[in-house]
Amino acid sequence: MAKRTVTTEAGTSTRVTGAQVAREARVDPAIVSKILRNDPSLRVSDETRSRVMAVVERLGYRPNYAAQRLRSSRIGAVGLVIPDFRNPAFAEIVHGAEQASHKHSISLFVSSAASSKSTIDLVIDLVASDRVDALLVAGGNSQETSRINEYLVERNVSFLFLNRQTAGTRRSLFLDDERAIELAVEHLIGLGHRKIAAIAGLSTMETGRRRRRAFTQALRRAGLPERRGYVVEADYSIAGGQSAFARITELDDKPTALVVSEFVTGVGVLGAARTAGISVPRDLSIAVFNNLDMANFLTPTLTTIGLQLSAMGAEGLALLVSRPPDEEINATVSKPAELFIRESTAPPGEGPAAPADVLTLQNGGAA
Amino acid sequence: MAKRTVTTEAGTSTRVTGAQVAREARVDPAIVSKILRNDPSLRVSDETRSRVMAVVERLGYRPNYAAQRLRSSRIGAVGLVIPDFRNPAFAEIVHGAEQASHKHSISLFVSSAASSKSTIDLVIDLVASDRVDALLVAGGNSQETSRINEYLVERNVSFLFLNRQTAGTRRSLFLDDERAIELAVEHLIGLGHRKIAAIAGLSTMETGRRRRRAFTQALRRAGLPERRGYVVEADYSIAGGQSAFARITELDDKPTALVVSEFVTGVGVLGAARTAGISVPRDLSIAVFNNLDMANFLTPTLTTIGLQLSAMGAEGLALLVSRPPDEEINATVSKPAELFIRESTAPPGEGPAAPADVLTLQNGGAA
DNA sequence: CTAGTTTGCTCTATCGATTGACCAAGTTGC
DNA sequence: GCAACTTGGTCAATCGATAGAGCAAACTAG
Repeated sequence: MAKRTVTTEAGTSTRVTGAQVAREARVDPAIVSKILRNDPSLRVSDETRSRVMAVVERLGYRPNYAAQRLRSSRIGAVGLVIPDFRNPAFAEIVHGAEQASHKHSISLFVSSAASSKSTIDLVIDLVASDRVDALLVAGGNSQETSRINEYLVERNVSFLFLNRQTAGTRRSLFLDDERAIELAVEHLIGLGHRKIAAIAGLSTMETGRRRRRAFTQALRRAGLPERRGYVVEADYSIAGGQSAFARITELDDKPTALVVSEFVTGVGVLGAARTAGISVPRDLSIAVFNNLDMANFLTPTLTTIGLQLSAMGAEGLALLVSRPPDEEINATVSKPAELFIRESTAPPGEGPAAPADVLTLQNGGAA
Repeated sequence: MAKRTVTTEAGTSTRVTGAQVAREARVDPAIVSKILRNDPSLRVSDETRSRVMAVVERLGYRPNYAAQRLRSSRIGAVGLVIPDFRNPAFAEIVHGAEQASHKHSISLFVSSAASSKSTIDLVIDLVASDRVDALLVAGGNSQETSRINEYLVERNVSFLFLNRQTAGTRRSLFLDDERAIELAVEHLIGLGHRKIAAIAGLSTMETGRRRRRAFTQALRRAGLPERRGYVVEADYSIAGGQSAFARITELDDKPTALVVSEFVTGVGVLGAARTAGISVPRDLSIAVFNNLDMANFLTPTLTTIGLQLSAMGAEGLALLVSRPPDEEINATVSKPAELFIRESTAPPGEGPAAPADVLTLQNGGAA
């Protein structure tokens, strides 16, 4: 009957332990442990090995995770700290990190801040209780990043910041934001735009500042002037996009194109434009960061710059487990950013390249 | 300098342990443990208590999580198994469960299947290694649900299925799918629709069958006939929605309204309708499950039936920790389903109620 | 034939917190 | 004044796996 539990002599059904396996296989518990971990220091006959494995199999034994962690100090659990599961960009990162964690046989502990706790508290919770022995940090503003860095360095915990850094941090994996901005700007310039503005993320976020800097540089390289008020800060949220858009419309000399450095912010911008009666892309072209599925289903469909979020999660995890904790890491995700041209960008004053769809939709409102 | 680590006599900086706290506070380690856990069996003077707390504070001591789990058996970790982080509906569930876990001081371990592992394997991984002592299961088809149920019952692990059940399961928390379907159908009937079809989720999923059943009943209650081919199965994915839509268009007697029982499926349907040149809501009204933010930003904006996904996560976790493991649970999320009427539903043949927005958008494609 | 090596295991201490049994000193009841 | 409690703790065993030292038997070299 019971397949995964052992019925002891007394008849009580209990949890399968390494000692039980050892007893049934007539070996020492240490052997079981070493076989399962492929301990190189172990010399054991093939016959014993297979006898043990057979028992392990039969009883469905898996080492108790807590005991394993308590005793050994090898990396077996990695924490991933994010602001919110509901932001699709972070969902991508989590997804990538999780797939990689399966591959490395590591357990991944994802923790989100989302109102009830600050990013710092999450880090302290995970580290101080030894729940994880390494950490991927994908949330927090500059100030928090800085404090987290200090905390982790002092504790001598291995960690990696995902697309963030501050003075003093020496371990980050970046998305190629510079290239992404450049792709967007070049695309817009190629369409004939000269008045290009950017919505850049909060300046309290290092990514925000980095993207802003990259934007300014891309303009300069293209020989375009920097215009006053053409870089607006926004929260990485729909509401942030909406209010950023409002500030753009207050400008005297309005831009004809907009680079928005986060997806949901872009969704907010699009919604606000629609409400304001501003036609996209005729009156305003919009290119948005992060090539999420949803981009194909908005109206107009969104031109996106695909950053490798999932790859960042996966590569981040791989770096974390492969590099020594004190080594400096300053890497960029290996897969390059890509531009996905859709309807939301067009030459100034023109409609989208594929008007058929939109015409169809007009029927809904016209008659 | 070092605030959270202790500099021992030898000068080596090391991890803070309960024994160290005890030594500095001049008490037995047991006292420290009992104070921190508010052990009711402990009698201790206020003076000692505060002396210990002061040291705990000063050293930043937190009990080692692995040691704690190894020794004690009280519920301290709950697993949550989902199919994919990137599906926004599951992101909501995870969010709710996580917020609740903070509140209950429990650690939540979220694990997703997403191609690399089956739901069953995730469950076994978590349980057999004693990583968690209770489990919320929000993924898996009927067959998997059944096997998971068997596995967990046999192991005597506390668990709760989220919006799923099969013959033999005795612990589930449900969304009010029946009421949700009813709301949608009543709304559509109220608009004048008589030919209403449903896209219902795979019949291998219990939720799929349940929603299908509820749909049939709602029609019957309204005195509408069941029509052949009016219930179509679809994957909970964009692609699923697209192919389900294709099957709907093949019908001789086409419906004028559609209830889609999952959000991203609905997005797929909307996209397919657009590509097929079918106007929503003029030619086809669409009401979609799950009231996600994004519904406001699609064109047309989507009429949704808001299920309480986040609440399901939160209430599920609360049930799991408050109910004894062998008690039967058959509950429905306390907050009721709500209808959010937007542009994608209208009387048959009519455009949306608020055409202004759509007109604005026409400019983009017209000239 | 013996010292030295290899093979294949066994034994023991340990990770850090928790639990229940136990105990000394002080207090109360009568 | 002494038994019975109460107060405020201490002590030792334990959870399950692991690392490394140790060790008997078999084998090899000279």
